Amino acid sequence: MTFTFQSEDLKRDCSKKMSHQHMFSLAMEEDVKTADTKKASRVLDHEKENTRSICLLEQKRKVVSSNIDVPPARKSSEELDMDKVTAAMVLTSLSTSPLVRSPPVRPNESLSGSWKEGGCVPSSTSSSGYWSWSAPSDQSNPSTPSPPLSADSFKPFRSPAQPDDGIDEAEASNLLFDEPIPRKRKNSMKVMFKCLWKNCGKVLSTAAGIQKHIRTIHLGRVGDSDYSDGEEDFYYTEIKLNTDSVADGLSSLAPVSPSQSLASPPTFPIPDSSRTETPCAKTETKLMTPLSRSAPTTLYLVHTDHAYQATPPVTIPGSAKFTNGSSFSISWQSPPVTFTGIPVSPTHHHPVGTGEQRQHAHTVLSSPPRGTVSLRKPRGEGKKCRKVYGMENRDMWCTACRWKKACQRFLD
DNA sequence: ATTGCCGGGTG
DNA sequence: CACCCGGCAAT
Repeated sequence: MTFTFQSEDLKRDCSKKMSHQHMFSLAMEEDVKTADTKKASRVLDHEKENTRSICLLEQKRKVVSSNIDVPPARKSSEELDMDKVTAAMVLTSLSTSPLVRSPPVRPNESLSGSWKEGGCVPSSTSSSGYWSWSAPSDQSNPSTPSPPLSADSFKPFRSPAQPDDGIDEAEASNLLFDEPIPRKRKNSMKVMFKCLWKNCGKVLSTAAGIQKHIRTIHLGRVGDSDYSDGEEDFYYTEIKLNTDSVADGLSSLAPVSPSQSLASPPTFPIPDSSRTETPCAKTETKLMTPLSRSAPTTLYLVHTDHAYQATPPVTIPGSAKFTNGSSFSISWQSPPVTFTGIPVSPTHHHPVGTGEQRQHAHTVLSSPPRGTVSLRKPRGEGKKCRKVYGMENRDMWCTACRWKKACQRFLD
């Protein structure tokens, strides 16, 4: 389960990491021409600098961790949340924004990641995450690195089910979102509230309205409408309508938001089985699909979580989006969170079921084109470590990839 | 131009 | 062996 190359990496890490550190401090939001820079730096001194860089590294690390001392309260409260109100969380998070919460948040890494990130470069984030987990001394939890989900990490902050006002909640999430990010979202979203009761599907424009609706119609509370025990919250969801109609379908092309798109390094085995978190969530999704693609996926994140154990740590700044065989493709339009630091290719856009070769395997098999064509392998069409993690995260590649051999992690 | 990786080099 | 990289083919 652990990553074999981790230890082996250590030595090289030093040099790499330092180059990263330098780069980030210098060229935070520059277009990171890492390939060059890196090479350069590597070729350069490599050895001389090593010791120095280590110091630097340590230093930096200290600085960071001291700056960002994690309120321990957060973690515990969030654990609580998990226990008590998982369902509520799912619902609410679904109903608020395209964000998703990240379940067991790691103590400080994630924080530091999301913190310094504040709408900044993805790569910086990931790198920071990286050195904190890979450091030999750091024992905290090696196997679960922090996904530098920016706003996500904040999410758990919110109390899951607030009885008082649905609007507040939405606002809150928005605030959270905007706060670290100077830029406002450009497009105007119209927020509606949709009743999730079985055959209802009523849509109202105010939370109060929908609550009232649920209370009176479905819950059968007749009396004064101001009596609310918060139960209604579970029966409606907030949906966002893009008023400027653009690119809803094209959402997949949207500039990959650094914060969330990096959700997870792909894992092959678990396609989407894990995405049915709770029956509630499921039905909800179903209901929502025709109406909106907002609030994309809790499921996704959930899936992510498990995925982490299986694959290398620390998410990638790049876009991680897979279409698994079962024709389930996730794409989300991220609110314009500043910008994408690196020229991540908007890889997605496959409509659906681009599946893996596995799907088509039989056809291929049935017709062996001709004898002995390729001495070379056809070339795997799946993403390989390099593509997935990018040059700047080379240390996360599988060994083969690093050696420039056939990738063995994302075998196609 | 970029990416996957073979073939061959080094220690 | 593990590790790295030139260079080619596929994209």
